Amino acid sequence: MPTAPDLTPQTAPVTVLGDPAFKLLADPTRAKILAFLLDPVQSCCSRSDGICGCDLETFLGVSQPTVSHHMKALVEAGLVTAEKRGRWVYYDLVPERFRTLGDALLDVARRVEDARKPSPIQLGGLPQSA
Amino acid sequence: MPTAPDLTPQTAPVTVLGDPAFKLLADPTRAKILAFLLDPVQSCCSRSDGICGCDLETFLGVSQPTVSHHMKALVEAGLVTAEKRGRWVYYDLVPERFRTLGDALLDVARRVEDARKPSPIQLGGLPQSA
DNA sequence: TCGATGGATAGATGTAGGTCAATGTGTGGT
DNA sequence: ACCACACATTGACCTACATCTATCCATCGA
Repeated sequence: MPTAPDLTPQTAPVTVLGDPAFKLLADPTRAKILAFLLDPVQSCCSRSDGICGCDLETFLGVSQPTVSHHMKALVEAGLVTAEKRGRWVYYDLVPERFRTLGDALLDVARRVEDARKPSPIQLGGLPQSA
Repeated sequence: MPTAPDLTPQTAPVTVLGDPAFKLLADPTRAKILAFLLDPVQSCCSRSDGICGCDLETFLGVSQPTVSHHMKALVEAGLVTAEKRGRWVYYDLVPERFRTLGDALLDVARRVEDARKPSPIQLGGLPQSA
């Protein structure tokens, strides 16, 4: 096993690669949660002023601690906000967070494509293969 | 524990939520791999015609089986291509895949924002809360 | 104040996954 | 034919995590 040399100081958007939030997006239960927050099934909504935890329990068909566990993770990752009003905790998506993550992925795509069609006027370094 | 009712038939872009590829983006080692493929450190590149597995081993400082393990996962997820030439396997990013995932996240962001500033002329359903 | 309801926490359990050493497979040079 | 190198596979080990039951905490209504 070799020893790692210096890390590459990547520019900002690539820094988001490795963000723990991505892991949350891969779980099927949490994916359902996010989809539900985005477009709630009315038959699962017990209240008119937002989506609360018990709605998710109904919708997902999982135990209440499981819902609580996932929501805590989503809130800590900044993907969702939680607001306690009375006995209920209301959840909402954080669009800015999704935008940040999405922009980073698009930036990766753009950079790869740009590197593959270098401008006719060679300015910078070697175009991937010398 | 309640029983789950019908699933919400989400439109296409939201379907990507839960994609296993997201999980891969969260791992720090794989994040380094992707960053390296995007912008290789020259001192870690043994060959001039692409990035091979041994370059990654050098760059990451992890064992060869670990590199192989991660690359297999990335290829199976469609994030990276692998092409064997001679003794070496050359890896490349798949920008279309990153674009698809990124677009989906931006779509989530857009939908949330659209739902929060409903047009003055109410056309569709109730704007989140009735 | 008491009970009911929504939610959080703790602990247990099973599975998934990241890493390694050891070994197998294929390719190319001598 | 042989050896060296690049990579894949196997199996072991340990950690992370998704889920559950049981229990505790907080809020509200009677």
